[in-house]
Amino acid sequence: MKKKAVINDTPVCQVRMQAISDTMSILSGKWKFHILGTLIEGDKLGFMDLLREIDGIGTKMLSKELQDLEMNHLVSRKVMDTKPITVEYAITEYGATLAPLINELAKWGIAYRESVHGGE
Amino acid sequence: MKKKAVINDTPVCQVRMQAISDTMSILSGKWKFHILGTLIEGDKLGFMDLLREIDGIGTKMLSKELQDLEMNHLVSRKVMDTKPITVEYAITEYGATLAPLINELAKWGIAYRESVHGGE
DNA sequence: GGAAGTACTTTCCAAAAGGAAACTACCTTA
DNA sequence: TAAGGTAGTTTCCTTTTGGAAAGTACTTCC
Repeated sequence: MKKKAVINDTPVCQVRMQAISDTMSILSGKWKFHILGTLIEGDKLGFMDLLREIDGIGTKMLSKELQDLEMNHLVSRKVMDTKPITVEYAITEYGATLAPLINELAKWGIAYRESVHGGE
Repeated sequence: MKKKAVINDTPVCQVRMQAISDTMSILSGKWKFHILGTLIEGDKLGFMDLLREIDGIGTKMLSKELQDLEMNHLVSRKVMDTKPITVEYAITEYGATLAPLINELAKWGIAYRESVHGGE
């Protein structure tokens, strides 16, 4: 009889793999985690604030990624009627549920750095 | 005086953002999480096993991503001298430290599905 | 009236990512 | 000796991603 590994055939694993795909497709791209991370730290930031905070991002990407995040209800956008019109971006209650994930991401990255420079 | 949000200027945040970049660059691409997730569930899988388990992946991508993961010590590769040569891929001890992150990813994705179909 | 600040959008382009199919290579079974 | 299974590699092509720069629009300050 032929041995066949079929762990992925169980409904549990199918769901799990699908869930990972879902999450990654919502959080895809180079900047989403940075934007979310920044908005989780400091709440209510303007477009130019975010542009300054997030090192290396340009206006096109920031604008596009914010729209994506807003569409998925992770970030809120509120136009204020101030003298020069300003916009307040903030993390939503739902977006805040990503905090544990982002923390794991950061935690692992920090441990990785330490393991690379381990001997020093 | 001009109000400037400078939350990202603190060393803590710099490190945090850098850590997120590090993690995401190591785990970049469409397939890394799927491969790691599969290897965390079932240990010791052959190339063809993985090809069957991971729905949609092709040989080129699987081969390339496995090399990346091996280079970063997240996955081990052992050539067995069986009749038709086989290769055993397994998660390393270090790779297993990604389990909490992958669990968060899966957990959030499952919750997301539920929130979308919330009313039903 | 011109500079500067707000918040974007648009265009144009280069690089990276990824898929399909074919090919290599070696071994076993029928 | 042909088929089928192991484990890949290579080529060619399309799609996706993302960056730089310029443009839009409106307002306030000097």
